[in-house]
Amino acid sequence: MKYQRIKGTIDILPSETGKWIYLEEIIRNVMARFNYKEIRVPIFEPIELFARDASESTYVVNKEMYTFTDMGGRSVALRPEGTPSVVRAFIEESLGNKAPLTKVFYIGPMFRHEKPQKGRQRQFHQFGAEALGSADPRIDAEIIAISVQVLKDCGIDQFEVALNSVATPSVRAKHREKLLEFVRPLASQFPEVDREKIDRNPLRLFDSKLELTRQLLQGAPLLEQFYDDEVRRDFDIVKETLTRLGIPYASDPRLVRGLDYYTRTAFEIRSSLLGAQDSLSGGGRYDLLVEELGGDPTPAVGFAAGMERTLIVMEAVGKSDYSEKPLDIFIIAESAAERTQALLLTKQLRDSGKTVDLDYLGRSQKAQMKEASRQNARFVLFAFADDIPGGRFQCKNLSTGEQQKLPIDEITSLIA
RNA sequence: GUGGGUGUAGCUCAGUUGGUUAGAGCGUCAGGUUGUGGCCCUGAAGGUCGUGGGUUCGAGACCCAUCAUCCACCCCA
Repeated sequence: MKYQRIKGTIDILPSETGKWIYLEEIIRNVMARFNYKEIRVPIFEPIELFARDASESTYVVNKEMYTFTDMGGRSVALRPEGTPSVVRAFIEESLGNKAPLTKVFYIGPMFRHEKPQKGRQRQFHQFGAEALGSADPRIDAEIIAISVQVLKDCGIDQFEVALNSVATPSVRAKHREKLLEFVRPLASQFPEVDREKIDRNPLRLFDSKLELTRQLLQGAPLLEQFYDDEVRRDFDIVKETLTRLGIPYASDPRLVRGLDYYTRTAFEIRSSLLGAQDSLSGGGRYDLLVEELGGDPTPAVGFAAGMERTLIVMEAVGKSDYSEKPLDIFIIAESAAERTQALLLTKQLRDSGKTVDLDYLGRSQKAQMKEASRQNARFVLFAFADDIPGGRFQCKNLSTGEQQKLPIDEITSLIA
């Protein structure tokens, strides 16, 4: 084979686009109900938008981004996530001055150079929502509610909402200090794979899958022990609002975020129906990002969800009852005169809004009938030469087998 | 970056301890006479056995390398 897909990409074939469209319709419907408007931003941006400083996380970001230099010598990256682009647009287009609160959503492809595995590709698709301009913890709950609602509307209820507050940078700094004091003396006891995390990002230790690491962390200082009153109050309001909204959640002190601009609410929705990559969506508050990207300080909260993973779970729970519009009519014709007539009938029916197809392969009548069946056509219309002068054609209902001879306009209304 | 599994027809897979012309089901195509699908029957097309080396009288089977893919680790904005 001469050409093949780049590793980590997939072809979404015609036989599969139906479920994608179904999912997208659900997403748009939910977003409309919550009054979020769609925003469409570029899929490539200046590299600095995604990798701004020399922090450890930025190193990871850099390593896994698809980048290139364009003909103007600019360093460009295929977006690894949606939020920075939305915030960039928010600032660049002064959306904050046009309305006090901006509620937007997006759907589209993202790119990360990672090793593929279940639920992880190099080009993948996310949908997400961002609310910029409100510091009210109740809107954090709304963001979570949206993510949950999409899953519910997809027929998915096998998921868990994990919730945490990552507080503020100053709170995290205090905690980090105490955590290191606790962990450093134990450093040599940690499993090799976790040992390096101690200096790089000690919070990630809590994430470890290794039992030994978990045991060593017994009694380690937790972030919540350092919450100030405001952080605690906001977190309580989020939890209380979720409860009022009937959204079950589980507090998860181990839920962490790598970047500094994240504040307060952090959440993740996971499903056991996925593999090792079990996160369906994640999000939270990022009150410091707008300012970091050069805008006026603006509180903001949002989430992003993986569409491939959502589809994996939908299929696992057997929710694949999305129905594509069936073919209304397949027109059958053999001789040249019949095929010419069929073309005219096709045009008339299509003009009246019907979904119509016919044979272009010179196949036999039998083959055309089979094709009509395969296409799940509702009706078959015979363009028999004998019927052309009379303008009335045999029309057969393929599910009942009933057949009658009708003029074209009656066929149109019959099928309506 | 690390580890394991898998690469045989368009798809899902069989292929005995290495032994002649590589199989099945599904799908595709053509028929089953007199202008009508689904089911059924008959037939056909379709494979450099991922690729390149090696061992052997002989390799789809064994060895090495390489590529692809899946899953996990790492990472996860």
